[in-house]
Amino acid sequence: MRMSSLFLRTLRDDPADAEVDSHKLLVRAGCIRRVASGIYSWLPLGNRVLRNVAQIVREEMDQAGAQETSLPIAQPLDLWKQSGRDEAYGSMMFRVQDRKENWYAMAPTAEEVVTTLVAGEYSSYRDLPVNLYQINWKYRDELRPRFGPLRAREFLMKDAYSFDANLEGLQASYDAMYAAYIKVFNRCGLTVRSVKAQSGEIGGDTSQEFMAVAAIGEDAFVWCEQCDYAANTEAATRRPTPEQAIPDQPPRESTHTPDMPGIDAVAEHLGTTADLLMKAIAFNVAGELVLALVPGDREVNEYAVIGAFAPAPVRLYSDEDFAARPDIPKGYIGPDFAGAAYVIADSSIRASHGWVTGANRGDHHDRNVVLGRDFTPRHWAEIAVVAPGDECPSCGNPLRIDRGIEVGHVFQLGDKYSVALGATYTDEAGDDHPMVMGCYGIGVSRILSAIVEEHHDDHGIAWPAEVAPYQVHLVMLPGRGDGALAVTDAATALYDGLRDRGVQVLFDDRDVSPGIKFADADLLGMPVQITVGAKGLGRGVVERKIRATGERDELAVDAAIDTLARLG
RNA sequence: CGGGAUGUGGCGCAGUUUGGUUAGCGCGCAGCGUUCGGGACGCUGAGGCCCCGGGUUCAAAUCCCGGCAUCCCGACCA
Repeated sequence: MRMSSLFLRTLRDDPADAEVDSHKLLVRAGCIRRVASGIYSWLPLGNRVLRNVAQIVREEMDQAGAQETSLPIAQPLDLWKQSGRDEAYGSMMFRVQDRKENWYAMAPTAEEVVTTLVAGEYSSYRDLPVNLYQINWKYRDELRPRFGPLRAREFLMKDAYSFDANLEGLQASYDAMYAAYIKVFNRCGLTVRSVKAQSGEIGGDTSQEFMAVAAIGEDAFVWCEQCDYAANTEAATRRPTPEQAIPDQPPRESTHTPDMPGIDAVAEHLGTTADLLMKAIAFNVAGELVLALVPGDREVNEYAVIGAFAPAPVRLYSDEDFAARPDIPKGYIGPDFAGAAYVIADSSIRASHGWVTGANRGDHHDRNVVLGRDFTPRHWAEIAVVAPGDECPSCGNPLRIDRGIEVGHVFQLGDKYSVALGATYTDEAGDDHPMVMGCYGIGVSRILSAIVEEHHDDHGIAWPAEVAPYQVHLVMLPGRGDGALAVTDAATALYDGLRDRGVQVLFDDRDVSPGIKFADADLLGMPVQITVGAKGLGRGVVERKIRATGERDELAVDAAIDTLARLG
């Protein structure tokens, strides 16, 4: 492509509405332009990257045995009512009406459509397994779109859906997708950790997220440097604190702590620290009051509590719940509160010999509240949110917490949709069963943001070769001297020659100053920059710069095409 | 939805507090000339519903009321 005719305007200044580097650079490099909040036009350069990433995804999906389809974006809302997700998605879904005033959802995802499709075509165990995918635009009316394509309301996503006869089949489909995902992210040049996500209804290791490591990532995850343990913060756990013998302690003692329901205020008032205080958090479990005990410097992991009581419904005590139970001294509940139906404690409650806790009456806390003597939890579990330095549950080494961009998610769905939408098959014995499903997503447009976050510097983007819009950025510097014509000829010959050899070349043939050309080449970020100028040409060479590393060397003009084509 | 901020040529901004010539600067764009290996320079020029609607006033980018849009923090969500 000749830059003189490329639809491109690079920007010198950061756009006012961009906060993070990837968003700023994608706009400055002319890859995207905002049309509305969270909705973007993809310009030629950005679109080429999008296409390259999509192609990588397509190749790996095909390789893994999935079959590409294209499912509608406009989906009858009735389908969503059948699955019950109309309400679940709520205002997250864009809804449109046709001329007959029928409602349609603009696909936030496609479980309903694909399940209905498979249900209509397949009905025998002989048909299974099957795995269908598409790469298509998705619509989610996010409360807060952010960071350009990172959290957009319109975004390109690969979604795959597997249908199996049983759980063993599902596991095989899932494993194949998982392996394909690793390849996809490697080819995109991303540093990705697969982290265990909150378990679904099936239980077990049924959901993994793929996090591209990035400081600006919206999700925190826990991981171990020594082994391969990794989990998102909701699913993360840690090695339990062991039981220990507690020597005799001074008697329990009550102190006046008026208007101090908060941990920090109490700690300061009593001249102690938050980790020596105990929180007793009230949960409503199937209508009963349940106390969850954690040290004052830790948060309760609500998902862990839910997991501990599954399948009973669990929620944090609400204002209404407290209003219905005036006997509960909100903010001053102790671990031995008589009104609690059940007490569950995090194992870190074993760490201190004597706790400061609520006194079970307003405006008072007790000191020297001792495990075994003053209170005895019915149940122990790891219900506290993991903190950096906690021990890894599999190897015991310190855990770390980092942030990441969720670029993929694989999930074992089970029969939720196949039951709701009638996707059943007949087995050898003639009995009907719901198909067992998995779903697998990759955020294709989001990957672009993740790639730029990982591959950029102060001057611009440095695209990994496999996703770059062009492989070679050919900078022509004819100057005005006697050699100008020779430079133009040599550069054009190089451009034509490389294209003949199948190399994708961006040819800067513009009549602008050298400074602009170099700055744009660094901003746009093609992996290899070739400069053809009178200076080098006089010695029979062109110059090569590797964008990512800044390495420079020279290539003989005669050999340049061969050398570059081989790398391509 | 709660809190904060912003809205002025294509882009980045000043001007608004204290209403008052013809609304200004940088980049970009067009023309001419000089320059030509790391965002060159001079001259000339085009381009503005000052977010929208209403109000106050002799007079509104500027003050008041109402809306809309965009961004940030939070809540929410995969």
